[in-house]
Amino acid sequence: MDEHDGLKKTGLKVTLPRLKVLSIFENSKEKHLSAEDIYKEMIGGGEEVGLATIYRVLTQFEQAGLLIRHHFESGKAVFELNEKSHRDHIVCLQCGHVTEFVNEDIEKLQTQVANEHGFKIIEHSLYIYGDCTKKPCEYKK
Amino acid sequence: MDEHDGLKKTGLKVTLPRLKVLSIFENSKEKHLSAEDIYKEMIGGGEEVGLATIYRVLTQFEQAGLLIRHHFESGKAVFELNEKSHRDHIVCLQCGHVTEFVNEDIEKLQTQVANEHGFKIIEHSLYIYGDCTKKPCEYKK
DNA sequence: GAAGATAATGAAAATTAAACGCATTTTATA
DNA sequence: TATAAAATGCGTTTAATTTTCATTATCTTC
Repeated sequence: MDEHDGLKKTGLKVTLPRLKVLSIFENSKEKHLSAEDIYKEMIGGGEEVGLATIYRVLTQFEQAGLLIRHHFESGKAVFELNEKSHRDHIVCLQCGHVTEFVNEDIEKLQTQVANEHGFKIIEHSLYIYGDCTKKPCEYKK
Repeated sequence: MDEHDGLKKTGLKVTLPRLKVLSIFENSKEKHLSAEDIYKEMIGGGEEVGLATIYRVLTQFEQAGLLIRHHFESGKAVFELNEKSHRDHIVCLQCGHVTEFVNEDIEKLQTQVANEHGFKIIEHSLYIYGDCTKKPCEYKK
């Protein structure tokens, strides 16, 4: 699936700035890009675009589920392509039911923490054990 | 240990605004407070203080390890008292060494994710498995 | 306990990221 | 291709945070 199809599915009109933003994410070696990063990339590449458009497009893409927005230390928001996967788990202590989830922020922080400690992540495992607050337990037979 | 002693250990001078900021964190029922929150609290309590001072003090406290700064979705930074603990782990796949760490952001996000799924966390376990990037492996005999 | 060096404070101005208003241009659809 | 609806770019605006600078408070030494 190319950028054009991905875009159409969101209901947003297929425009040059939008296609270009997606293409930048898909070809960038940096996973996380700020509005400013994208803007400079486009201006540098000879595109005519306004910074306001970049901000708008990024927000729309976030709402459409194409991108994930992160607020790290830097003070400016960065975005990354939303590639769904499933790796983490919540285990219900009442019935043993396992809910899978992925939180991109947690993923990112793990990578960051590992880097700080001089590690490159090969794999990870996160299990949260809790009581489900619904009564009766949603999964209880 | 009271605020006065905690402050002195940082090497920062013991001043009224600094004492007051610490005291607000320690007496607040909200764990996370923004600069604006603190400022309003102090002004409301009849203190004379400038917002710039609050920002400075919060940043200094963060650097001194007294507070942890978070960037959530809100667009403004919030801070919380840094109460150290150890629960998460990085396992070196080369030598099996386990590094303990805590990342408040990850903790927070876990709580948040659990809430979203209707769970109250009782316990959790996070293991990151990786290769340490130092050569030779720092822990290798 | 007072004097001097140093650091901290408050107020205002400056910076930065992000959002908005509006006239103009593009896209999608008939 | 004409037309409505949506998107764009520019300039302006807002909000959070930082910096500047003159004044004031704190820490140390005598």
